[in-house]
This record gives sequence, C-alpha cells and structure tokens, in this order.
Amino acid sequence: MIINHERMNATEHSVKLRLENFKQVSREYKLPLTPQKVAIFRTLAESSSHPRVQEIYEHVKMEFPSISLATVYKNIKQFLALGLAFEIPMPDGPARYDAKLEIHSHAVDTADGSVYDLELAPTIHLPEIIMGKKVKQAHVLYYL
Amino acid sequence: MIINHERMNATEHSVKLRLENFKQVSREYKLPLTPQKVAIFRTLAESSSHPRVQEIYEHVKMEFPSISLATVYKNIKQFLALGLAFEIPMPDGPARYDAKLEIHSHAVDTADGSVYDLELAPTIHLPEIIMGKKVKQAHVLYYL
DNA sequence: CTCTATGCAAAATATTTGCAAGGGA
DNA sequence: TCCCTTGCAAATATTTTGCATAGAG
Repeated sequence: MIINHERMNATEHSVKLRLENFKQVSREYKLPLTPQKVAIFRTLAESSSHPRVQEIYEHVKMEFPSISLATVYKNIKQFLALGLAFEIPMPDGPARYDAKLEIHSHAVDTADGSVYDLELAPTIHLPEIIMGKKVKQAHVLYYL
Repeated sequence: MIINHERMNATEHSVKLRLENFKQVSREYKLPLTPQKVAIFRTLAESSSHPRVQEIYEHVKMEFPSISLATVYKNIKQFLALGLAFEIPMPDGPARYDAKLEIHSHAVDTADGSVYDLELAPTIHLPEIIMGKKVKQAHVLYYL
C-alpha cells in the first residue's frame, strides 16, 4: 500500500485532466456548464483536503458572492450521480468529497477529521461484481 | 470472498455471545445496565438488517413505550465509543449500525438501501497501522 | 448514596424542496 | 427557444443538548 500524503494540492496537470473530463461528461449529458458549476467542480478538483459542502460553498463564495448553499448541494449531488466525484461519509458530521477519478481508499483520522488518500497495492484487487451487481464505487475506510 | 446472505437473523448463539460481551464491557467501565440499554443492544445484536437509529427506536418502543429517541441516540453513541458496535455511514440518509464484533466489510446496495455483510478472504489482510496510528475500525464499502 | 441514564422539549445541524427568474447551448 | 440552473426561503430531516427526575449498583 502506498500512502499519498498530499500535503500539497492536486497537481495542475491532474486538475486539468479532471476538469476536461468534467466538461466532456457534461457535454455528453447535454448539461449546461454554468460558471458556478465550473467553480464548484474546480474547487473540488484543486483541493486535497476532501472538503465538506460548507467549505466548498465558502470557497466559491469568494468568486461568486451571491452563490447559494443549495446550489452547491445540488451540484455535488449531480457530480456523484455522474461519477465525477466520490463521497466519503464520515462517522460524525457532514460527508467529505473527492474529485479523484480512480477508485482508491481513504483513511479517516477520527481525532482531527482529516482524510488521507490511500492507493491499494495492485495485489489487492477489489471485486467488480457483488451479488450479481456491478460495483459502482468502492471505498475502503479506515478509522484511526 | 465469502458473502453472508444473512436472510435469517443472527443465531441465538452469537446473540448470546454479543450480549455477554456487552455486559462484561459495561461492568468494566462501571456503566449501569438499564433495561432500556439492554433492549437497545439486544435489538441491534438480534438484527441482521443493519438498522437505523429510528428503526431500533421503533422496535424497543414495543417493549418500552415511553422510551425516547434521544435515549437511543445516546446509547448507540456509547456503544460506538466502547467498540460494541460499528457504524456504517450511508451515502444518503442516516447511518446504519451493526453489533458484529469482528472487522468485516459491507456492501451497500444504493438501489434499495440494503446492506450485505462480507467476509474478506483471509489472503486480503488489511493494514493495522496507518500513518503511525492504530486502525480502530476498517470498513470496506462497496456501492452497488 | 453516587453516578449515570432516562425522557421530554427545545435547539442545533444538515439537507432538500418549491418556485420564480436567469442563462447556457 | 428549450431546458437546466440559480438563489432565496421555507420545509424536512437528523442529531444533539439541557435539565429535572428516575434508577442501577
């Protein structure tokens, strides 16, 4: 297992890739790309701290002071449905979000609420089918 | 990987083991064993459907009509802190609970909200230490 | 007798919804 | 133009808290 400390933010390159994917998927589903929506996705893609909805809202508010919390909620839900983001449910308090595309796992430090990205070693392969259904999302959550 | 369909409830034997453990831990921490608390734990231990707080409340209410939802919340939180129960955070809606003692994983069917217990094959061993901290709880969550 | 638990009500959080107006493709 | 989106406010959950009383050990 490789642990990605990610003290720094996502690289510009990977942010660009995520944004391109986001735009492509939006076109595919004929969903309009509003500036607010792009700002919400970019905030998520640029962050490495697995922000809460509230934090995304506060960040986007700097650029769009009139944005509503409901808009952020609606967009995040849409990202999840489109497979553009992961949700990391937390044992206490609101969920955290992650725009990383590859399936990976998270370690949640319950002491301070920080979330670490983990890459599973390639020898650990998660099942793709369970109970005859395709695995849409897999999270390995460790509570420390 | 072995999938435990668990259409039936937990066996009487395993329920007895869980209840004994619960009572021993309570004595250890000098926490009074009230009838309500025992009923809440028993409800959890006997169920195999990973009930929500609300469902536990409704079940215990049959035996203790005056029980309060707050009491169920308080007790469930205490069980988590004592390691007597697992919490399974859900992508939508309230978390589910499980009194199973061994670390195992869960598959969440997002279509109907049902939760399956999974036993990880022994060849897949989860790390016990991450970032220098002991893993208190590990969940492998699959969203189907 | 002491300490935690219970039950009730109110408060605090968190998330969703309805709807009129705005805006992207 | 056609939908989807936005922003606001109100409505819904959901969970926590304070406090007086009850009860376990």
